[in-house]
Amino acid sequence: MRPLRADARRNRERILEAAKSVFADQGADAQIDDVARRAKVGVGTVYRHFPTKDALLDALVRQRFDQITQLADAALERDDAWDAFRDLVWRSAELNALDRGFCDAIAHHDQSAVAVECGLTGRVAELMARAQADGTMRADASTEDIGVMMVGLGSVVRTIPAPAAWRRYVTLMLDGLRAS
Amino acid sequence: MRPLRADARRNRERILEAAKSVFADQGADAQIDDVARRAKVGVGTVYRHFPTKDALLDALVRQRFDQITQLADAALERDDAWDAFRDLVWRSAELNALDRGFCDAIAHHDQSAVAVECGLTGRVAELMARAQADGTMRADASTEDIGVMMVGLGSVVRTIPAPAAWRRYVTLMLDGLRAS
DNA sequence: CACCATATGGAGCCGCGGTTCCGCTTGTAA
DNA sequence: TTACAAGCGGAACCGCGGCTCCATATGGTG
Repeated sequence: MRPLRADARRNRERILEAAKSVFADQGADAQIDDVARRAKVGVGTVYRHFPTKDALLDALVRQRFDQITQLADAALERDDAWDAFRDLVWRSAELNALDRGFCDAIAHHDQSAVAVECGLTGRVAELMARAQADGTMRADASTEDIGVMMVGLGSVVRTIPAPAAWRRYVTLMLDGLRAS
Repeated sequence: MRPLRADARRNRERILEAAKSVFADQGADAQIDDVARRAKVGVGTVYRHFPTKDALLDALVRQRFDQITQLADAALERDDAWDAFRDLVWRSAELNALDRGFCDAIAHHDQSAVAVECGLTGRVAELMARAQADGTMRADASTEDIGVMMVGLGSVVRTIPAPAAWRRYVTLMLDGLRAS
């Protein structure tokens, strides 16, 4: 298990980069051959680095979750809990809207395990607890609601192309989560 | 274009019946061979009646929409507009929850054209107008919101098996649609 | 250098599932 | 009862796309 050879390390990066843009554009059913072509690499090389298409997809999903976790960290710095929560949701939704592959992933498989692993769930829980403490979020809301919301969001983004659709979805959901 | 032969008419029914339960159980990616087996019919016969898998799926989707349209008719008889709307949404959601194939259909392709054709959209619009008139539904809500909601619902039902998940989704969405 | 473990490319394999094809059966009308 | 158009069954076809395999190339080490 020694370190990767230099060219291998370089290729791994190129593959991830290529996969990111191919899957973002065309969704999770884009072909590995396209990724390989875009990375200027043979299919075999892709499979050397990621044993399976799913493994590659998972790696990308994990990257996105990490990115959103960083946004959650920033949100935790803010004073107004509801505003922080709301903006976090909007920012994540915007990221989704640019990445069909990620939307496919969250719309088709429950990703809550990944969200927990990378620490996102914990941070969101804290944010929600604060908003509930100052009475701006409905008392019965939980992180599971967020999972449910994201599943739906993925599908809306994928199915109805107009940005107005997912924006409306987020608006309604946030109003549903607000204290009445 | 004379009437179908008696046995053909019978088979057509069996195929629809079989397809309904196979796709409801296994989702839209169930195989035509399974449908044929369940209908006790050869694959060729399925293709004689429905030129394409998609055509078969479409026929089933249309049936479900017609069924929901009937529910909407019943809802229009009721006095309290919000209650009528809310219950209609709950009943449709319950139908979805029993039919993975339908969920796949609404989660993957925008079905608003079908909803309009079969008269569902018109009826829902009337119901919403009434609820808005007596101030129980948010003034900016439209039938497009319902489309967006159903897309998300399909995905939630498919992706998170526990009924609690889609029930929660509907709860949040309805609260989002209520006047604040 | 020389060597070899590591890495690469991409033609080809393989299973899957939608669809077609055609020899046979059956309902029906005369 | 016969004739034939309409209908049927299901083996086989075929394109697609994930994945494998191996002859070849290359980075790093002594």
